[in-house]
Amino acid sequence: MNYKALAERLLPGDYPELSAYETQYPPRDLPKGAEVTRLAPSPTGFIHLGNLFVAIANERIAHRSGGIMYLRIEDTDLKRKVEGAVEAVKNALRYFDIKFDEGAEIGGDDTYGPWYQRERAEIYRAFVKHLIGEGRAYPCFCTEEELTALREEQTAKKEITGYYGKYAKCRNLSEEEVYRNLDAGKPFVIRLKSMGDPANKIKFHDEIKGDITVTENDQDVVILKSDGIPTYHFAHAIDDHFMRTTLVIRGEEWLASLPIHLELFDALGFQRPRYGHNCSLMKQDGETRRKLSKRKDPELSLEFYRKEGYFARAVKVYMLTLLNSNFEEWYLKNPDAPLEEFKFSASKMSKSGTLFDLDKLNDISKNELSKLSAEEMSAFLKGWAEEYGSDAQRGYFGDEEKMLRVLTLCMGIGGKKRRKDFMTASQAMKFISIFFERTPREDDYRVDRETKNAVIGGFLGAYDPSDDAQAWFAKVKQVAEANGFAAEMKEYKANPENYKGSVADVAEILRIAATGRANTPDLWTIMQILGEEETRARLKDAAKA
RNA sequence: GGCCUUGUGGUCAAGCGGUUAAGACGGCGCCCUCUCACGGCGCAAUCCCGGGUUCGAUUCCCGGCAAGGUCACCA
Repeated sequence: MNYKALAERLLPGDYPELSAYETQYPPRDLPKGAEVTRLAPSPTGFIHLGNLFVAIANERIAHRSGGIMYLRIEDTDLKRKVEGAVEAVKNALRYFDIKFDEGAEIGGDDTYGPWYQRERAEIYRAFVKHLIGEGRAYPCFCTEEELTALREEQTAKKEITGYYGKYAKCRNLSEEEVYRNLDAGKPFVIRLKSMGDPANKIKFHDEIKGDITVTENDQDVVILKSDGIPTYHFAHAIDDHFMRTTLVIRGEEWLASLPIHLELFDALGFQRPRYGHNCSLMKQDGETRRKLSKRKDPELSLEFYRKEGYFARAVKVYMLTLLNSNFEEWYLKNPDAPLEEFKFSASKMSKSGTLFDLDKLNDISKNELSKLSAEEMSAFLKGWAEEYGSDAQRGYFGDEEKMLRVLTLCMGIGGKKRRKDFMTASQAMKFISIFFERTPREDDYRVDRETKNAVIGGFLGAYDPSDDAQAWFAKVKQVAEANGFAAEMKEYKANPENYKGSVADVAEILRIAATGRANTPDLWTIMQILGEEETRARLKDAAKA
């Protein structure tokens, strides 16, 4: 078989010398130890929490080491392409503060582009042609039907499925047969002629999983599809070589195809990058757990978190605690240090699948939000309301001074301890709604109507908005006493049978009357913010009902 | 089914031949307190199973079992 002639027939025309590509994409001039990592999504337009998970790891590793992280778009499968997807990816990552140095529409150094695989067709073909010329790749004319039939046959015989060994029919086609097929205009793909043997085990060092054993590849995988575009495997080898990637952090679903990649790098004569296979984010699904799936778990799209109004930094902190087991401890000790100072490392990444824990995220969210100033919180809430809130909620921001007073109270700013009532923007907006709207009563009075009205009436009679907190509470105590409630908690606890209840119960009545809720931050401050007119109006309404 | 990976409380996990087996989230209880939130204190709960090796295994070895991933002209 004349391989050179075959290569020319299959991919006619002049291609640059392969060495020209080495010159065009020279090794990067980076300090020792600097890692070049990448995020290489396919443009499906759907950004998943899993994408963010792996993106943060790549970003941290690159930048911790003084290296580069770039964005490459894997658009070799046009069936999956969605308009505006790249923009969506970039927006989502920007929201979570993931910064790229170069890549698709990033605007950095363009030496190693193009960053869209479809625009790199020539390089791929040049190398495919080279492989064919060397007899390491060959055309395959099998149809989809034939391949399906083959798979069924193998399954029935309980043999390993795929195109390999004796089943690799087109691998052994004679020269005449090949040209006859070509002359007949049959469509073809190019397959790698694998030299591997699954009986051989390869020791491999994974940056995350440690030393692992993989089985040598013997599948004659497709490297160039019939449309002349490479498959992922081939594009990965070419791109990560010429973009000079040093470390590939990717999901562990890729581990199974690692042998293919190893053989490809060898066949191409490329030094391979190091790999780290990251565990997947799992979800409890009934009795078992499974990998988060974009199809089945729409609530785990990044959009879900933005709609709920999760604070971006909280999500990032949570991802970091899952990613590096020692992060949480470090963060506890350095609550105010920039996240960039944490010494992130691939080897600290978890080996096993992680169950996504919303409780934990919520806890982190409360903590992160409690660190904000009233101004920062206001800006965060406003940003959320503008995109996802109701007209009424947007209206809350009309009186900025009032908003800041509300937030100062609800966050406990100025007090000894910060409150942690806020978890997400949507929940916080509901929490503060009582200051801006007469919301429906959420909790019921626990006393009869007569007692309730007597308490409210008593308070209204004594109420003076110029009272300070102490004077105000003294009056609440008076109202309590006048209505048969204990003014002092200690007295009440000592002899509960002597009273209808305690001052706590009286405060609760007033609280529900003023806000509709049994539990709120400090009532005196709430009344101050509401103002005398509104406070009186609400209490009078409550007494009528 | 083949191959690969993983297996410490409900969850995330530290551990790396001898420990009362850290810590965080969640749960429960108590304290603080006009409610809530915060904070403080405390409680319950874990080494997948079976064989070895060893004076001694959560830790090392072997074998099971279980879970997850993957077996495309998708990435």
